[in-house]
Amino acid sequence: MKKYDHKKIEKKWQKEWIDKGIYKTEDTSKKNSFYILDMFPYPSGSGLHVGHPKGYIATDVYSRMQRMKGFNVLHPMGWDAFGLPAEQFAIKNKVHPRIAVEKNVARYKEQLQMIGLDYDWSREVNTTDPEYYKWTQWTFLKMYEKGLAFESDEPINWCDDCKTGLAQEDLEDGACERCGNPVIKKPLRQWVLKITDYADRMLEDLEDLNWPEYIKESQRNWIGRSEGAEITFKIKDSDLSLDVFTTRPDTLFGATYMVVAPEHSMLTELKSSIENWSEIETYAKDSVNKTEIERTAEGKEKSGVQLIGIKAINPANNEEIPVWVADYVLPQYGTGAIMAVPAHDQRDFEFAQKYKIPIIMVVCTHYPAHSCPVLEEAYPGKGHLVFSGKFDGMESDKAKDKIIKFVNGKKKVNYKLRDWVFSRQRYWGEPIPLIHCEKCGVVPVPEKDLPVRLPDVENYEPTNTGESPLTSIDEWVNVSCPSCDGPGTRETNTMPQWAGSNWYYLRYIDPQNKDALIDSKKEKKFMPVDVYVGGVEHATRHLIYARFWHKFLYDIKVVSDKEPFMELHNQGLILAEDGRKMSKRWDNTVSPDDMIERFGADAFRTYEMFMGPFENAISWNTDGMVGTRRFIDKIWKLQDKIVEEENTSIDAILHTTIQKVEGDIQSFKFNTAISAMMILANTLEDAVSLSKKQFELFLRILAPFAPYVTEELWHEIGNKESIHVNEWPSYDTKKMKVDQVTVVLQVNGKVRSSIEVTAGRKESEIRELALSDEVIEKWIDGKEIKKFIYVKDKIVNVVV
RNA sequence: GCCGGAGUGAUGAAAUUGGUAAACAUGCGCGACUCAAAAUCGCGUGCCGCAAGGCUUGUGGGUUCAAGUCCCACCUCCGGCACCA
Repeated sequence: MKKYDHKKIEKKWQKEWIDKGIYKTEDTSKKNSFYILDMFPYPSGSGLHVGHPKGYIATDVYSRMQRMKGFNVLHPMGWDAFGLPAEQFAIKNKVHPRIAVEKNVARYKEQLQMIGLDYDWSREVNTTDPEYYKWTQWTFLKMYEKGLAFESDEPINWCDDCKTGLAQEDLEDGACERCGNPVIKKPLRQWVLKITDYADRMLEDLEDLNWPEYIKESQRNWIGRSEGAEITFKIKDSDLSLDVFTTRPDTLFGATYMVVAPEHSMLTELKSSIENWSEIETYAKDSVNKTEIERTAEGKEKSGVQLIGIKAINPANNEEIPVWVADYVLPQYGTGAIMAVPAHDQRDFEFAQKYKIPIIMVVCTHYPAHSCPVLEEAYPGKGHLVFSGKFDGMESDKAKDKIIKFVNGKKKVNYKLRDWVFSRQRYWGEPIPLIHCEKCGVVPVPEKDLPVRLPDVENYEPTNTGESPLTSIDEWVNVSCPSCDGPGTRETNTMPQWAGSNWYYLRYIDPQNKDALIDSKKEKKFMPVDVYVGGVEHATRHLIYARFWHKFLYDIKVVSDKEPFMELHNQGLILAEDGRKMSKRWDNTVSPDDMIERFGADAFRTYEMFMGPFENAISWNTDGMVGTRRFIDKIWKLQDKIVEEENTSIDAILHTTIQKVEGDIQSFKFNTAISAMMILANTLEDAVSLSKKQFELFLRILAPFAPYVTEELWHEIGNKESIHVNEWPSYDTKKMKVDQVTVVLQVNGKVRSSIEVTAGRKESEIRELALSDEVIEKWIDGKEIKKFIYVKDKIVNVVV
């Protein structure tokens, strides 16, 4: 037996696999295709730590099994290299982002190859490649054509550190998700995508996806659909009126005041009629200048100012009610104004208590109500209407539609989801392919002129002027208008980090296509993605955006499925040994290079899959690598046990393990698949011998996890072709049958003894054996047997 | 507050339809080999107890011959949403 030298073996097979192209995906294969995808990384400067490849190893194991099962497997990899992380790295290290990306990509690729991942590198994509982002720009133009991309001057979230506008999805608790800086509202010209047009479809189609429930639930929360009505209140002595959105039109009779957001246009429109204008103006300005965090701080007491001289008319009962401005009403949701029903909404209740506004209960749990109770808090539930004119006594749910009709309101659905702010005032992103012309307005760059290339610049640092650094490159900015040939200027905002990742999974299928985003025959062959694996942090970011983008491509008939990703798995984080997140900052990162050098890639891969359930966050433990390395060594030594004749005594466990490993891989239970193979290895170690055929069965189910050592052994015992293109073994249920079983004997539910019997014995025989067992005899001695329970080949319970 | 998920040895964890709780692995202890160490191999390792035996899956109750698994109540932790009208 040769010595197991992992370094030598790994080097040899890496080269051989590439030379022979065994992982190449065929465009024209007659086999069924299987598409398994990793969320592609942005190549950071620090390289991979051991946490990064966990998901990649999982898809690798899965894809290798599928290939052996005869599928034409597509398992690609690429780089999401535009965006702030890459740009900030570049600024910090004083290199051009393009150079930094090139360098980092090379490093990442090298590390991934060491691990032995079976990517088809001929399909590699990079979002910063002009041939790639040409089609990102193309899709944007299609959206623009359909009216889904529009220009807006609404105040948006602005990060003063990153010096760019942000989308709702880029925030975390009111702060910039990247740098943690609290965001402020800033009026800014920007490009916005109408993702809200797709809200309902994104909600509905979630049903058909085989995704973890918590991800679907996150998306439902994020989209935040709520059904209600829009109701108009007239302003007394004025032509103006105030529209509000409410989910509780049944409580309309209890609306005792109204509130508008500080940003509401009504304020300036009523300026001359408001007696305390200066006070109102000060309040509104103060709130607008607050950060999102200050404004929504938890437990903050509500504040507001009444618009003196202004009254609104409640359309239900024609009562005059006051109008207030208060920052607890959000400008961007509904109409930016509410009818306040303090008896049935806790926020309104608190506000009304503070400012001594009447609280009228209009929904009661008991009807008829003899008196209106003094409320301690708002009652948000259902009941029967009271103090509601002709609707008295009606069930609140049933009253909703009737009251909407009564006041000429209209049913309306609102979403928490905001339209997608799609422009960034930064350099390192896809240029938005539009031209501004004095005469023609906004003119799309003609398709034949795509891509609009990102120009090289001297200084790519952000400007903080609300414009991108591209603005200062005159020779790039100034162009002639494609429509009138007059003077025009390019749009200088760039696309957000997420733009390129919206559709990269399509490009892998047809990476070299110069004439179309994707060839539709190839699209139909591979899409949708069968299994998608990535981090949970993308639940309401990438996974929302990509579904939206895909649905748009479906609408314009570029793709043929409504959804891009059928099955989704999230890998749990690998934490550092100290329990914290692995980070350069804490100096607690572990490099896969070191682990592979010391223990070998096979032991490394096996350990990452063995650590625990795939979706769990687990601390790294280098000691644990010893265990999987011992396992690999054990496998290596088994080659010495090979003899001519079959050892039928190991057939049962061998075939049971084949079945288990296959099922476990399919359900992403890699840890138990490995433990089953460890049990098999331990058994074979103790067995007297095994045949070459039997050893090959084992090698083939282990091959997806440990591709190097299995390949080496496969050849060592005389095979010529790669094990990785060999057939996945099928298990033989006949051979899985065992003839000796252990039947556990319980008395009153407590285990007292056990007997070894041949499988499939009759209950009467077992009863006789059990009751004559020495230990059992002692426990039932002299007692009456009330019940005798026998579960076949498993357990006996004697109740006395 | 609403919604989703989870609580099992020293540690990561396992437990098809309710049927031997702790498989597998690490760690630890003892032993073999060795001048010694590493590596390797063997034995042991939930808790209490000398033993017989008893106890044990967050807590309390229930159903059942039998509960980590089913039902009810509660506690704790993780995640999502959140002045969203």
